[in-house]
Formats: sequence, C-alpha cells, structure tokens
Amino acid sequence: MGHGIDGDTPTRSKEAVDAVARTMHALSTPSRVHLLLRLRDEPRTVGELVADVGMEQSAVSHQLRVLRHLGLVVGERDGRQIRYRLHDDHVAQLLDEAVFHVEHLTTGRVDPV
Amino acid sequence: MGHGIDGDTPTRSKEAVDAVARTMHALSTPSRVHLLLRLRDEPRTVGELVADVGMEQSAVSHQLRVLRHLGLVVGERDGRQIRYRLHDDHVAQLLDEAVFHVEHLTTGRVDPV
DNA sequence: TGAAAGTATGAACCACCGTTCATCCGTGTG
DNA sequence: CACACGGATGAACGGTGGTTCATACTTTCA
Repeated sequence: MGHGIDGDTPTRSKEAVDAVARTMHALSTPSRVHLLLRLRDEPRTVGELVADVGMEQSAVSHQLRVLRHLGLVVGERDGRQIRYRLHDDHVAQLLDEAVFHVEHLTTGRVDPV
Repeated sequence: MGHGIDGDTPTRSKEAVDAVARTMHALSTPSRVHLLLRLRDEPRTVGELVADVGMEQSAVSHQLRVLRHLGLVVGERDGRQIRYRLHDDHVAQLLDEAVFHVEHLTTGRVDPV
C-alpha cells in the first residue's frame, strides 16, 4: 500500500511510531471501544452513553475527554446536554477495520515457539 | 456486520468489545508498534530486532511473547536463533490501515467543547 | 433566584504493564 | 563434555492510566 514518506530504510520515524501507539491506545480498553462503537452508530449524549455502557458518568466523561484530545470524537452542546459523535469517517473506518481484523484472527492461541 | 446475536440493541457483545481492546492493546505502545512495523518488512531474528529497535533483549522477548499470545506474530527456530514474522496478511493489513488512518487524523488538537 | 439536571474536573486509589535484572534453557562448537 | 551464544522466563520495580469520589460549572425551569 503506498503511503508517501521515505523509500529506503525508514527506521520508522519515531514520531510515526509514537503517533500510532498513541492513537491505538484509544482502542486498547473495553470502555473506550464500547463508547466508540456506540458512537459509530449514532451521536449520543453523555447521559445516553452512561446508560448504554453501564459505567459511571464521571468515568464516561473522563474517557470522552481522552477521545476528544486524540481527535477521535467531538461534542457539542444541546441544551444542558452535550451530544458526542465520531470526529469523521476516518474514525468510523478505523473502527470497522479493527473489528473486522480482530474477528479474523481470533485464532490467536497456542503456538509453541 | 452481524454475526449471530442481537437484532435490536446490540450492546456490542462484550466479548467482541473485549477482543478488539485486547488486540488493539498490542498497538498501544511504541515498542510493540516498532517491532511489528519492522516485522512487516521482513522476518527478523530476536537479535536483529534488538539492534533495530534499540531495546534490551529481555524486553524484546517479553513483548514478542505478548504478540505471540495475541496471534499477531509467530517464531520458528533456525539454529540457535529464532526468526519471527507476522502471523499472516491480516496483521500486515491491520498495521497498514492503522498507520494510514493515524496519518490522516493528526488533526487531533484543540476542540473547545 | 434558587434548585435541579447534565456534564466536566481534580485528587486519590489501585491495578495493570513495560522495563530491567538475574537466571535458566536450548543449541551449536571446540 | 564444557563453554559460549541466542533467546526465554520469572521476580521486582516504577510509571501510567482507568475508575471512583467529591465537587464545581453550565443551563434550564419553577
């Protein structure tokens, strides 16, 4: 797959590696994955998300903050509530692909080295 | 992308959510991303990887173990060394897509809620 | 304006995990 | 067989971060 950068021995620019790790970190806990998958379907308010995923309101806010800082979700006020949604289609695609690939490698098991 | 359960309010089968989080956890640290990206180019022995990523041999072994248990890489003996490679193309694709998407959302910044 | 609903925020707690250190196991070599 | 090399493994340490608790902020409503 073409990307753009380099052409010889990349050494994988540390920044790129860090960026991937930082973003993928968002998908590394069940709570955030749950929130993101819910938001992939439709925009939801914090209160709705709390009911959806069954975590405390504070925990949801904290995790939404993390996702916001990573540019994965955005939230806008609507009355006294705040409605969150995925930042753009890239996030939705990333989620879909993550789910897809994980389904296809649930083989992950024994493998005596 | 239903597989079996649900129909109305998916609740995103906790197992699927957990599986995604567990697998994405592999991409959530620079060290593992570095190792995986290196292995995406070509199979490498532990010693080569140590030289590539500049971590201690023990740390590399520990992280390779994590990746092995997740079914992302496999290793086979060759003399006294062990050569690792990505488990299959799914892993390579997942890596490519992760890098691709992360490049396209480095926008992650200010966004007053 | 006072109260309540909805959400954000900071601190503290605790568990997880990535790294290091020391050691052990397996495989070639003299 | 003894030794060196390559790699794995377990214990311990330290830092990160997810959750909870308590509280503050904003908006709506009576």
